[in-house]
Amino acid sequence: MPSEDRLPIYELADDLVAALRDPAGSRRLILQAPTGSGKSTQVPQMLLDAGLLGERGRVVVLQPRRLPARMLAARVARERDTTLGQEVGYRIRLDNVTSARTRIEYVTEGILLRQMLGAPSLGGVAAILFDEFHERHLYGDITLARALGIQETTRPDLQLIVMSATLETGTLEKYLAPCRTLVSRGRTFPVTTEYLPRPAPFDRIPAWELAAEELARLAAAHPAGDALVFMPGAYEISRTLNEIRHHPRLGQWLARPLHGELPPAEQDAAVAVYPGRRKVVVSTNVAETSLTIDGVRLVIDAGLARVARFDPYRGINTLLIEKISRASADQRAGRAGRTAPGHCLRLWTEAEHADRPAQETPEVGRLDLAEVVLTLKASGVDDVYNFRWLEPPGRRSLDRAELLLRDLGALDRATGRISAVGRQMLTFPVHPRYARMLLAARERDCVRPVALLAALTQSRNLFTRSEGRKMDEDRDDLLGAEHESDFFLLMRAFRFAENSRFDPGRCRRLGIHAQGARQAAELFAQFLDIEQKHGGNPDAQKDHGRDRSEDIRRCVLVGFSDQLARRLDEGTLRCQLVGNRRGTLARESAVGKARLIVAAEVREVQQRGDELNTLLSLATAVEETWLQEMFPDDLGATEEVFFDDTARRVMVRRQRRFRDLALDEKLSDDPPKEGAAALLAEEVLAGRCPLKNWDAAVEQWIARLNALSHWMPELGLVPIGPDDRRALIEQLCYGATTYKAIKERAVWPAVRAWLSPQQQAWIDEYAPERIEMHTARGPRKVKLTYPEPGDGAPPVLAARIQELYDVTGSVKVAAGRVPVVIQVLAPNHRPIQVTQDLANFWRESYPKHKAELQRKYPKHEWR
DNA sequence: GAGCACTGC
Repeated sequence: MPSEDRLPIYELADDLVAALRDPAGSRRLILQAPTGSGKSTQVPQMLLDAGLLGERGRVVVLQPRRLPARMLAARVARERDTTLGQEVGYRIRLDNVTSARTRIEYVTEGILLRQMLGAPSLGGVAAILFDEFHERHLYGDITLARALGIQETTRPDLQLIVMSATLETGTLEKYLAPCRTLVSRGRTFPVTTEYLPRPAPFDRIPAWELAAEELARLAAAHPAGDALVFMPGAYEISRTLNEIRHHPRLGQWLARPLHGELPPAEQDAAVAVYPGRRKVVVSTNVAETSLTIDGVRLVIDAGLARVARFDPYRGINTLLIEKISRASADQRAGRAGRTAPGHCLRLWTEAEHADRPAQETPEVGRLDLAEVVLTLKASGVDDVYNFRWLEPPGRRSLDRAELLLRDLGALDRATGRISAVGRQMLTFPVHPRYARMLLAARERDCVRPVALLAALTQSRNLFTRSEGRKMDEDRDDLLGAEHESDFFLLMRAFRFAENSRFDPGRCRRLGIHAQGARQAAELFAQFLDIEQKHGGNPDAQKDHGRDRSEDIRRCVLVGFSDQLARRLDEGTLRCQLVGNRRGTLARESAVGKARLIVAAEVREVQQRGDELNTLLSLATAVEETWLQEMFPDDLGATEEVFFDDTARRVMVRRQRRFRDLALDEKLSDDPPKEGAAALLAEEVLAGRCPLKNWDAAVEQWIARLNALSHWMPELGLVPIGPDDRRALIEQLCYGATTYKAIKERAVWPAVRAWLSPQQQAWIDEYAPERIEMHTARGPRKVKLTYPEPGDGAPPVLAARIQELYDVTGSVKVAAGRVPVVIQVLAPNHRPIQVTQDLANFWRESYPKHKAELQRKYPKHEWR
């Protein structure tokens, strides 16, 4: 049974200290300890108290989230009876509560990575503790990799301890080798797990119905404690709440939603304790790691989550519903055992469970790596492909990141090394796109608005989800009409929030997140501060008599030129983007009428019926003339000649392009003559536009020519091959642009002109169309058929047996060189025999057939 | 039912 006084981690204290103190040791340690072991608060103190930090060294405890960083620091300070910020402190973005005397500091992941950029040998840091490493955040991965490098080069004394709750440690051990692994127990209560007996028919019964039904069943069997239901998103949560609230057997339950978009007051309401009532919280992934809810003893898990991914092939973010991993399901189940033994129902079968992935894909394998790649390049890692990744990202992800950084000018085009611009960009702690925008703003003296714009995109969505027409209208009334950029609407909303001193009530009426606006204000201040420190003057708004809106929008274009889009048609939201992508402009976008826009967000989401839709949001209207001025090298024109199947004519499509995106398109029917002839010839050859006069006789003539060129090479005849045929037809089509114009054109003159009159005469002589034969009824001209394509196969003569009685020798063409193949036909024109040697036929074959033929056709003459 | 999980510098 877990006890309050003695944390399980103490059992490891001696081993831990011994391992780190070992002079022959590697100073690398993996600490596998589940939630509640006390590792986050106790291990740093063990290091300090055992003297492992030296005289004045610090231990940095890396945290994935800000709130726990602060809370843990406060708790440890309390345990050690000191003021926060003295011996124990924390550093998170915009909040540094440490001092020169600080020995234990809780730091969020991004902060340490930034620190490594400025001070690569990490002076003063004796040890780094990577807490919650199993969550595998991007910055955690990179920070560990860099820390290993630092330890191997300038800081062999640096101690690295990787702490992880559920991680399968095999790959990590290999990665850190040589290292030691210590394992500790947790301090949670047992949780029993139950699966569905058979797969849930989610196509017929939605997950929310099933969850409510199962809650009613389990509520009776487990009479104590609160419940937690995991759903993938806000929509599913609201449906589940609806089911629960209307369920006849769940009337006494208090049901509360919990997800990140919720205002803080409602989040508090979900976490709060309601004495005397049973509570069910329906939550997204927030409750899996970020928030803990005390008193939960029952978990119902739909097993789904919306997972963000970046598709490096298309350069599109996706946010699709996926099945969670086994590790994630265990983490969710554990939420039932924090205060007492609990129970977890998984809405899938045990067999299905075995098929799920063991772990979630780490962020490094699914997110946009542009920012991380730039950071690595700044640290001297020129070849990011061969960086010491714990798990290397896909090649395409790195390609895509480098491509974007090159487009932004952050990397040298030729060498791929970081450029001066790239280094300047890194002074701003934002995605490279926004950093680049801020640099562009410096040149245009509009840093202030662009800094605000950048700040507004970093915090959670400033606008709450629309809650009906009324709020939309109020918002429109107050914020005014906007046609140039969605960013401008955000900025106005921010100004409103600021003027109302971030009052949650006033903001909420307009659907504005007061908290989000407050965070944006802090970021805004940070960006302006950085600008000032680097010699800029954010208030240098010299008035050049220019349109401020235009300056700002041009900056947006600099950061997102690869997400330029053109409206496909007026009145539609469908857009064509650079990079051969398509998307739909968000319906609430203010720039609904602009023809050219840049979208700061391109995201693929699931629509009703699981259909996928690429959604363009945070859009800004841009002008084509800007492209000309700002990206002259990326503009071009194309001219495409094509055959219009319905009009049956050759047309020209002339486009002006920005990279591969057509800016406009003009169709005309004045194609260049060569191009038109070639396309018409193509249609003729494919049989879609037959030439009336290119008949069987023409084909036979070509076959004769080709055959004769084989049989009698001394004549010097040039055969008509497939290419020549194409050239001939092209020549026939020359000057025309429509099928109508070529359909009736004369063919013979052009084909015949292939040969000189002398050569034409040879064809008639040596490969004649008809040949004279002495039949029983006298001489007769019989037609020869030359097999196509005329590669030397002999011509065929078909004749009824009675016509052949007097023909004994073989019939020959090509000056007697090529015996004609004779098809001997019965009176019904069915072939009896095919032969080049008629004499042999009369002698060997004919006698065998004669009797039967005579019986069948008694009226014919049979010799 | 319109179309959105969670963090972090």
